Amino acid sequence: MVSNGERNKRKVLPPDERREMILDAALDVFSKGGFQDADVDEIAQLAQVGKGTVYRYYPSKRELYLAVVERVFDHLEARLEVVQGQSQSPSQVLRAGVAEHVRFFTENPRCWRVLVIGRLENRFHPCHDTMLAHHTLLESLTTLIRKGIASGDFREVDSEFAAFALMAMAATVVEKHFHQDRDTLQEDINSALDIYLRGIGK
Amino acid sequence: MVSNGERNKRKVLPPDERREMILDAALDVFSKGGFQDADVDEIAQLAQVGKGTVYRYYPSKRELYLAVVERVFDHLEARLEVVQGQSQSPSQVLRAGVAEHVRFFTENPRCWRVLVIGRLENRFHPCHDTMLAHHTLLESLTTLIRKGIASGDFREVDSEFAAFALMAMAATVVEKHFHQDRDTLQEDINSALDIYLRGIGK
Amino acid sequence: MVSNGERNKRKVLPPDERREMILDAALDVFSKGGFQDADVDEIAQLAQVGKGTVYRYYPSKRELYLAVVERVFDHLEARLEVVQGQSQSPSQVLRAGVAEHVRFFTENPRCWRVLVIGRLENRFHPCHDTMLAHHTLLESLTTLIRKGIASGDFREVDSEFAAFALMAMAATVVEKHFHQDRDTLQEDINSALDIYLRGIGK
Amino acid sequence: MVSNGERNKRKVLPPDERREMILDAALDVFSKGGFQDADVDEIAQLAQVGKGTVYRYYPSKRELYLAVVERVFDHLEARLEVVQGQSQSPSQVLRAGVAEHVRFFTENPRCWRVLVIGRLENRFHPCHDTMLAHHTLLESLTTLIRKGIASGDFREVDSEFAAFALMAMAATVVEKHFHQDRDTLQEDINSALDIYLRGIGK
DNA sequence: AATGAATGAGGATTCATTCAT
DNA sequence: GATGAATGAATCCTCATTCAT
Repeated sequence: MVSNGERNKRKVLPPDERREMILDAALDVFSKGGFQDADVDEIAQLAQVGKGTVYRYYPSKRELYLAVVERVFDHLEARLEVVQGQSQSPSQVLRAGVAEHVRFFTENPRCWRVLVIGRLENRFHPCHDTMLAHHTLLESLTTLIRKGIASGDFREVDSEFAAFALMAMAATVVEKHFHQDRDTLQEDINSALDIYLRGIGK
Repeated sequence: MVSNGERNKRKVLPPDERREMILDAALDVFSKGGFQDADVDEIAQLAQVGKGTVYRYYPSKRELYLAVVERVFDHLEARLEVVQGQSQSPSQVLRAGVAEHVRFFTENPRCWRVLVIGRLENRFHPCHDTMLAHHTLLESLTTLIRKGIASGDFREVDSEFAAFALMAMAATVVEKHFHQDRDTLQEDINSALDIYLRGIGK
Repeated sequence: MVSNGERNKRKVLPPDERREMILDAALDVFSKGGFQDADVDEIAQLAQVGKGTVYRYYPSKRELYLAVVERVFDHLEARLEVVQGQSQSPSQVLRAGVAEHVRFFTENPRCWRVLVIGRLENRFHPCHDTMLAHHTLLESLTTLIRKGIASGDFREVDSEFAAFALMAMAATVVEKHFHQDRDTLQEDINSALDIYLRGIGK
Repeated sequence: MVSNGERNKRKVLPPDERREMILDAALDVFSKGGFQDADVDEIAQLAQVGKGTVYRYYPSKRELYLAVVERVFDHLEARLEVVQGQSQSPSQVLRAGVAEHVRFFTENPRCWRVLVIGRLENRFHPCHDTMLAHHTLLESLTTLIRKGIASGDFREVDSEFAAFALMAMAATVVEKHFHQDRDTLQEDINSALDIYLRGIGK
């Protein structure tokens, strides 16, 4: 006989599941109005957890916030790793990576908002994990573009800047997707990549 | 010899100058952490003005905020109007416009931050003046690109998307400028435009 | 040629008239929500006078308030003096006095409110002029009733208490007048006096 | 031996007791100077409770205020119900009721003040519970007087007005009690009822 | 371990009073 | 004398954090 009745006040959940619920609720709330606007009470309620419990899992609102951001990066990286596995031409890798990147964020708007707001709210110190994750992403892009230049696929652009620019193109597609009614996602991904690859191509 | 000692409690300034000081202080404070984070007290102190004075000029923190954003757009538009005056090829206009846009924001980092944070904090209603200004900017870009297509300067890209993408490229340059130590502004502007124009060019 | 144009910003008024306007405006505002609720700004505007001017005539909001109350008592006393002049039987004097009292306050609701609120807000110290005025009123009533007892018109009631009770009856009529729609003032005055005079009569 | 030292920061009280302490403190503070004058901080301190706690129990200063007023009426009604139970002549019921009414308020000066100030501050909307309670009181008085007229105990007075007048007499006694040094309460109650009953009697 | 009531520092806003013009 | 802009103390309310159960 399982104690799993609907009426149980105190659900018995494994800590990991509980932690997950908290993180998820936090993502929801932080993504609405950023760090300041978020109310720990609201997070606790959404997570169906006492407020004190939130503080048992994370020592402060700030730590919880950083954990949320970190998890978003983890998810993103997991999605991007799949792409990197396949060995293809630099252009193809770029195409696949951007498409995946854009799809991840358009499918998970809360993840997008939480990252973008976070960056602008200056919430994380530049040396924080979350910022490092961002840097890592940029660096692998830079490397990829360098490879493309070396292989003769791309012309001699400033690889570091080109990496930045690619992120910006991707971001554009995502933002555009959120700010309009029609669904032009696939076309926009193509438009973005066409402009960009033509722009850095030979 | 006027009794203009530094220690005067009650300064005597023309209202416009005072309003300017408040707006300036507000830009400073809002640009640090967005709307929520900003402390009216801090704004008042920075403006060397009593807290009540802030409220004499603006009925609420929110109104003050919107006034700040509006002023930023006004300044930006003033800078861009100069460019629009000159009749040139679409490419040249784009080049000049982007360069001016980027320079304005890199020279006025607080203006940049206040706009970007504001958009993400969802602080302004889409039908608000500030949002309209943004739309106007996008629309004139779209128009310009359409002209370029018509004149055969650009290929048949999705003009609306291309406008978005250009804003993103410009944003990239600005953000990159703020996030690094070396000054590569001019190179980056060129890189961005090279990639972009080549990308949409024939 | 008189400088009495409608367009004159700075009206040239004799100080007494100005003082009168301020007192009148103050009566208006204080009678709405008592002392605390009143806004000096509102008084100044109503009096068509700068805020600083209010402070030239009265050193503080509190003093202004007391002046208002004092003036109300002065008006009331002026009205009651007329009655006292006529020599008649104690009953007749009481009748006439109560009627006049009630009429004064029903005709001047703001005067009523300002006094009643004031008393309850504990705004004046018991030894203040305004309180003394109240006492004086009570005392002359007490004396009058004593005379009535001496002359055999009234029975041997506690004259001091009877004075209190008469004030209460009068107050009742006034309050009832303000709290209902129909105009039953004259009937109520009669009802009150009938009950009261029968109550203290032989 | 429990660690129940006086200096404990976080007291452990049953919520009802705490709510009671807050209401009591609020009665204290509101009765001093009415709604506007009252300082939530002061209420919290008096209740030996954090400011936030006050807001946990009552969502705003205003709600707290209304709760206080409501409780006063509840207490009063409880006291008056005892009287109504006994079946007696209208005069006797009136006597007993007034005496109880007066005693309740003279024993609880804060209750008196809070009601009276409240009414004058126009704090409650006429359709609010608190006002309804007042009306109910008046109506039962009116009914009682009508009965007395029907039974031939009283003469044909305006029953509605007579109810008003009785309230006023009672109020007089209470006010007089608070404004003098000697304790003449019982005599005054008698005086009031003598005058009144004789006034409306046959 | 989980809870949520209690806390109080913090922040937006008001308004009596002052003072330079 | 008259003015009203400037001031900042005062006050309501919020919410991150703690802690007794």
